[in-house]
Amino acid sequence: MRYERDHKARTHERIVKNASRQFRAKGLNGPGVIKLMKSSGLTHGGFYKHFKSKDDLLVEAIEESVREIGVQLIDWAKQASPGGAWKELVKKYLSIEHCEHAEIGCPMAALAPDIARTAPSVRKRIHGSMEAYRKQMVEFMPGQNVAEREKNFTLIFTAMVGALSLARTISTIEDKQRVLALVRNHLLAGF
Amino acid sequence: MRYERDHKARTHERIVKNASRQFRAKGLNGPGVIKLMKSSGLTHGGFYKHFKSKDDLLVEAIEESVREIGVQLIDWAKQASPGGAWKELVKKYLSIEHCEHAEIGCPMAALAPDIARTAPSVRKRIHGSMEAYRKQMVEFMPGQNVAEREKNFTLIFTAMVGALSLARTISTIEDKQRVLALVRNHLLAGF
DNA sequence: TGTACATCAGTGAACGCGCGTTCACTGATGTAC
DNA sequence: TGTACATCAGTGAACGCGCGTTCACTGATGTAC
Repeated sequence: MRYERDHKARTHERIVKNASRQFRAKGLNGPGVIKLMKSSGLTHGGFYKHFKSKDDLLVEAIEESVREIGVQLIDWAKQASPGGAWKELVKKYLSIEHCEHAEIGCPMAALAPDIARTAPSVRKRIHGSMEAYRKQMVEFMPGQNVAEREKNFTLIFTAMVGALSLARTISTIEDKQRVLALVRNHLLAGF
Repeated sequence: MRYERDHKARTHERIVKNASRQFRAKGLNGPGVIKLMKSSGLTHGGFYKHFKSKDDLLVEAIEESVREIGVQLIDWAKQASPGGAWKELVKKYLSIEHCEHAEIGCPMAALAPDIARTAPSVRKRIHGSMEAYRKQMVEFMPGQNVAEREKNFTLIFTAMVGALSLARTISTIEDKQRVLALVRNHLLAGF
């Protein structure tokens, strides 16, 4: 072999990680293949040694962002008082830091309409990641049983995605903060 | 004059109306100038007789969709029992019809992340439309005074935008319905 | 009333550019003998 | 141990295409004389 045994796998991972950030920052039609490869220090020609198509990278990139959020969730839960994990999650999700850093944040808040517009075949493949995301989050939700936690997940998550998406369209940081704080306080008091 | 006195103004309006539908359906990077003109029965060359740039059309198209929603709001309010206008709005907003017809629906649910990604100069111009949209909606909201209605607008609108955006990423109509109904019932019971 | 000219909404060829994808090639390494 | 060959991650030129924008032109009409 020309490189270390896992060289290609590590390069692949690097491309996917960088792509997942770029898609969240610029949208699914934002970065082109050339930019996606350049950000990992490569030229575009090698792209098709790693992925069958750009859509393939897209699917892997969304899987990667869900994986990253999963790591974050566990980290946040550790910082929380017992039973208060969901409150910590709401605070972190609706923080100004998350609002201003879409590239390392929730892929649904950054990309929901983009995902809705993808071809059905692609959307179906993304659906698997979404289910994994949902399952990760449901465990953190308030509720006496799974059914309650799933219901509360839908209510809390939709409210958070909407609040964050809309806050990001606002120009001034004060108005962003106002929206985030209002929804945050409402959710924290309501479950 | 070659045509009737208001010929150009009517053509202009037709382009903007069609564009507003196409942007909501396909995203702000979806339709190109050629498609946008063809859908009004014109060729692309005349585009710059009507708009200084594609961004200019984008701003006008969003203004147009806010205007259309305004007409809808008034129409819905007429159908509602006195004081129940906001409930009618929530039901219509979170209906499966709205979910499946982004092209004639709320521009924020269809485009929030796209708008967040536009250049600051464009986003500032869109901000005017967003304020007009907000003012239209606030009047329909529950609450004893303006401050309460504004607060409730933020809570209800963010929840609705998130629910609709996420429902649109889901593949099966049953799951879309489930999300919409859950959030709809929660909002109707909560204010 | 008839003719020459100005107006201007709309046409379509052309521009440079970036897109996703293909492909012949490079060159460092591992393997076979 | 030394040499010939196979492997394969990554390179960079090239493809056809659609993008946003420019511009010389068309041709139907209104206006001036």
